[in-house]
Amino acid sequence: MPISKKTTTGKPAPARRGELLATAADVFAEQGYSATTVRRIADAAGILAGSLYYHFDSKESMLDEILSTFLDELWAGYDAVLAARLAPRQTLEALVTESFREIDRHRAAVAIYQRESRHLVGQPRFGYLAESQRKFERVWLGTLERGAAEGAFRADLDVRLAYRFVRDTVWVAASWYRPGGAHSPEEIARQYLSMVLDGIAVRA
Amino acid sequence: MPISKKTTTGKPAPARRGELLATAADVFAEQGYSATTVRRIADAAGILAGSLYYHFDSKESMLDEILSTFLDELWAGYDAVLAARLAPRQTLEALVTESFREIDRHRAAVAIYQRESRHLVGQPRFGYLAESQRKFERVWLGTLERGAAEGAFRADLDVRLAYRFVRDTVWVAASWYRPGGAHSPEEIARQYLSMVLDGIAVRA
Amino acid sequence: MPISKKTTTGKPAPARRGELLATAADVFAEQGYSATTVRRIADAAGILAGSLYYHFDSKESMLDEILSTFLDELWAGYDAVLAARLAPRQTLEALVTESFREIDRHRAAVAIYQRESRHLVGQPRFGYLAESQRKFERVWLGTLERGAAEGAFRADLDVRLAYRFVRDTVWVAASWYRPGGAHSPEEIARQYLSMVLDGIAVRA
Amino acid sequence: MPISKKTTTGKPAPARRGELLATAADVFAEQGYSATTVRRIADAAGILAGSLYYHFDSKESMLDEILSTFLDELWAGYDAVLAARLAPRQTLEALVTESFREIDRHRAAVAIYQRESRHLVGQPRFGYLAESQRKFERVWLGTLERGAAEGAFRADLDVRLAYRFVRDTVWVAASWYRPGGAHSPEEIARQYLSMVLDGIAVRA
DNA sequence: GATGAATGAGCATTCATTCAT
DNA sequence: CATGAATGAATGCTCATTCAT
Repeated sequence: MPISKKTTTGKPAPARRGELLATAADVFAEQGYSATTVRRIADAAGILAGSLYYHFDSKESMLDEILSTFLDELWAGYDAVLAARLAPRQTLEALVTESFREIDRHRAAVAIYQRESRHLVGQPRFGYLAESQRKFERVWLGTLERGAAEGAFRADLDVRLAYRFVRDTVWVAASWYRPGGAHSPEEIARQYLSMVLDGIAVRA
Repeated sequence: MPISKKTTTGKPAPARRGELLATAADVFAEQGYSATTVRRIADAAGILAGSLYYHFDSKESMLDEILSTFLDELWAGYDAVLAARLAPRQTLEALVTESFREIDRHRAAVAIYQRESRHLVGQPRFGYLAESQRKFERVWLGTLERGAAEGAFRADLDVRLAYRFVRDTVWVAASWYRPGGAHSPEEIARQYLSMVLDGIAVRA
Repeated sequence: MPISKKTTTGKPAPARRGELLATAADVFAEQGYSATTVRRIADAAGILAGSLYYHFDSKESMLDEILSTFLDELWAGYDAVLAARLAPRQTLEALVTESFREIDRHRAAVAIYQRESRHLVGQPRFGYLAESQRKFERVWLGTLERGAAEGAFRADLDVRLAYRFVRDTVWVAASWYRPGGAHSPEEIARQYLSMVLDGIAVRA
Repeated sequence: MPISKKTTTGKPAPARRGELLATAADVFAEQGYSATTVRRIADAAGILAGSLYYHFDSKESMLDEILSTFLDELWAGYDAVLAARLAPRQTLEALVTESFREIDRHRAAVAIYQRESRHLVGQPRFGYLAESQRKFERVWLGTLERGAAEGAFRADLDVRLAYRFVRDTVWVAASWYRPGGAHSPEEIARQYLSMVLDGIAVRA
């Protein structure tokens, strides 16, 4: 069951739609949503601005579809991880790895999410963002708390601070990550997990 | 030597200017630069939109002054840290602590910097952002490299990845940090350093 | 009796007023009235824009005073010529010479008049422009008609066309004339009169 | 070879563009460029102000296109005259006649040119105005000098003064000329030439 | 599916003007 | 006399959106 209501509108051709959304996502990610003009998206797609309105209701609906599609896939991945009911440390490792895979697949959407979600959550249309954030916090914070209680994670840390630390640490990577670069998502995940779990200092 | 050209104007530095900049910074941080209208800033300042132009040349020049003022102060702090010529680990600790202090003092500016610097660096007017970024990388990456060479930091990590990890981890905190909250900047720095240096996992 | 109502307002210092008007006239002449900002005039005068309003009611009142002062002096000169009741050809010569003297003394005002009078005549405040134009036409056209009737000027010409020809020919000189140049106003008048009266062609 | 860079755009040259330019030219000529608001042009064209920007980049680009189109046609006419390699007097007659024809066809553009060119020449965008002025002077002054040398024109006149006299005399006519009036351009040219060449005085 | 032309609301900015100091 | 700070109306321009073709 997808976290967002909107999947596809009644319109015909679904292939072109996806291409246009990918183009829009790239431009949104590069320039920011409100600094992006509909005309720039159209330019990048090789059509005129007005023509976009055959495919989409509005600029906002493109943003909506980009974000909801991403979140649907993200949660499909997370839910699969959670369904495995692993131990806290293994859950954390799996969540981090899954997150870097999502960054790999939805880099633009992740970047947009990072930049815009704060002031979108307020709008009714983007209510699913708030819902997703709550669920997100429940999953990650819960995993950390369970791990601290079971002795897998340090108990001397402020767990909310640790939550923010892990969360930001992972997702901010979308701002510099370029698919097809030197590191695979799994490789990056391994290194990040190593740092997050064991630190960068040499043990005394 | 300040990283930005404009440090002090010839004018007797009216207090009003500073107030207006603080107001503008808050609004920019909350809504994003391009989604912020000059009217909103004026509203928040209790004057009319046109009146802002008595004090500033343009919306962009407000952004410019906010960012350059922040960077000047940031580098004053960093330079003081570097002048002490501490060992790598102590340098890292001092830089992280100084960074959280800057977030405490310039929360809005830091948030704006995070959000907007990517697409600002290209513009000639904001050339000092690129300069600052280069200097920033030199300082942090250099500290990590020196630490790895001297045995303070793990040598098995990709140092560039570790650099990004530490860098983002610290600055992204500006997005949730609220001055006057439960934790002082120094307390947050201590916890972050503990996680970054030693990890969140319990040692086997 | 001056052609315009306004001579001086009740305000005190008359010397500074004159300087400011001269400055304003220069700027108006160079940039055009509506393209001239009050601030530019103030800059040129070495004061702040708001300070001009101690001396003048408005930008328009400066224009008004510049034009009316000029027209008052012009008509003083013309009236003296007409009072001599010379023959048509001598009247024409005297009017042309007097006109070049006015251009010499009021270059800026003449240039402004040329550029702006067309769309000012409509406004009630500048009603004296229309009055002056009527009087002007009466004087010049009358002189030409009298001259044609008395055999001093060619009778085969359209006298209205000839009027426009002489009028424009003389006044447009204000657009290139620079006081203190190679030619005195009297010298220019002599050459212009020679061309207007005898033409530039060598007689067959 | 046209004096201005932009002669025809790659576009299929929509007729609408020409209509809008004609409207804009009329308004510019009537009110002056800087006193003309874009809204007024739009009103005169029966559309909204913003809609003009579908056709033109800016108010300035309309002015640019009006002036460059006019100058291109003017020089086409002048070049045809010069190609005939007539004697100086016949060249002068042909140039004057051609000028009045241009005034007839481009009345608004000529009026705008007269009013605005002085402070436009400085701007790089309108560099072609300076170029045109130089070429203009070369043609007219050269014709007068050749005529004076060959005995067609009086040699006792200051030739630069005569040049300005003829030049201004002709073009200023655009300020009162109304197409479709009592006189055809050729008729006006004939009378003007009669005055310029032979003067208005009856020969002794 | 796409274009060309337009709309209408809103935006950054300008500018003449005011006024307490 | 002049300044510094503000007003408020207007200006050139942008942009998401619409729609007949």
